[in-house]
Amino acid sequence: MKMMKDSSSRQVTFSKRRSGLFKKANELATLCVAQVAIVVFSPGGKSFSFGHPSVHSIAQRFLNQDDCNSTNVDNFHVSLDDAKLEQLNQHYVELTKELQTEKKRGQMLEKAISSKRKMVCQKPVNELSLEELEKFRKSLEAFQEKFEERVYEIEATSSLLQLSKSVEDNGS
Amino acid sequence: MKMMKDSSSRQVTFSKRRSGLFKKANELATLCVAQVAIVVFSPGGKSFSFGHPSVHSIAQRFLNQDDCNSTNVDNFHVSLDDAKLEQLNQHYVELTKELQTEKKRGQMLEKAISSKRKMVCQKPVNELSLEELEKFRKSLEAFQEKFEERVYEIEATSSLLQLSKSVEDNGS
DNA sequence: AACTATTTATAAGA
DNA sequence: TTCTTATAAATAGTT
Repeated sequence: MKMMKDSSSRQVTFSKRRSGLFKKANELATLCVAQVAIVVFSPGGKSFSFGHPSVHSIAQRFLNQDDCNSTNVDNFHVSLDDAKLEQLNQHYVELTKELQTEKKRGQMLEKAISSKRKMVCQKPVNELSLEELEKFRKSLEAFQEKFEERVYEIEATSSLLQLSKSVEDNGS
Repeated sequence: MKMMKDSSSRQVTFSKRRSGLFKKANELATLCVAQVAIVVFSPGGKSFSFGHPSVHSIAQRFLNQDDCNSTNVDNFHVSLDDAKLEQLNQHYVELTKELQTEKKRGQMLEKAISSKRKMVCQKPVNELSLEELEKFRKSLEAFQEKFEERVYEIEATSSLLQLSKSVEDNGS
């Protein structure tokens, strides 16, 4: 049996034999209680499929079965979507990593903010309640202490002149 | 055409017709230049497959093709691992959303921090240089103005008593 | 698409 | 299982 030379007759033969094949498959599936799935690609690249009960279910069964039970005529009966799944999995891993990074970043930022909050108020000042103002005043005072200590520290050094001058210029 | 009654003859028929089907498939694939894949499950649960060039490659092609090009005889011609892919895709979408959320959160936090930096110094006070102290002092003063405005605002209201009391208790 | 001469598949029996 | 064979079905070539 040889390949037919390229002509319209090959297309005709393909159609005829394909429908014949599907008919045979249907007979096999009906007569016996077998499950049959067929996928055909025409030379033109069009695909045709037959499935009883469906290509989908049979493929699933084929994929999930143990290999020892099967009798195969072709070279590869490995999982159909290995490559795709591999790709998706990689994508997934990358996404997960990125997400982890972002979450960590978020935590760091939050931590930084909350440490600032000890000293500074979160809201615009004109939205603060009395209670909040009170709290804030205390942290401000604590800070001013530190500030003045620092100023003193610096005054005690050679930079005394410059600092005292700028303080006087902006005297409260 | 009816299903054969359970007997050994059905097993015989199955074997004969199966090999007949595979023969037809092989002819179709050879004569025309088609690609054909068949998977059959016997009533006993054994699987048989035929593939030209291989079930694997044809299944791959079938999975990756656009649906519009195909002519299918069975109910489901959808991709063989649709369920799995659907699941993965959902997971992916969720991950992407979460990632977006985290990124936005990060941006918000960063913004919040940078807006605080206008008013507050980033470093511990005792690490500040003179220049930095000067800058910081200015922003503190600006802030104190706001603060005092706010206090005045509140004093002007019915909360006067409570505020003035707490200020006196902590008076500088 | 339809027809038909020919080839091929297959059910039943051995 | 395999072989045989009568019969049914598929199909290549033609219209």
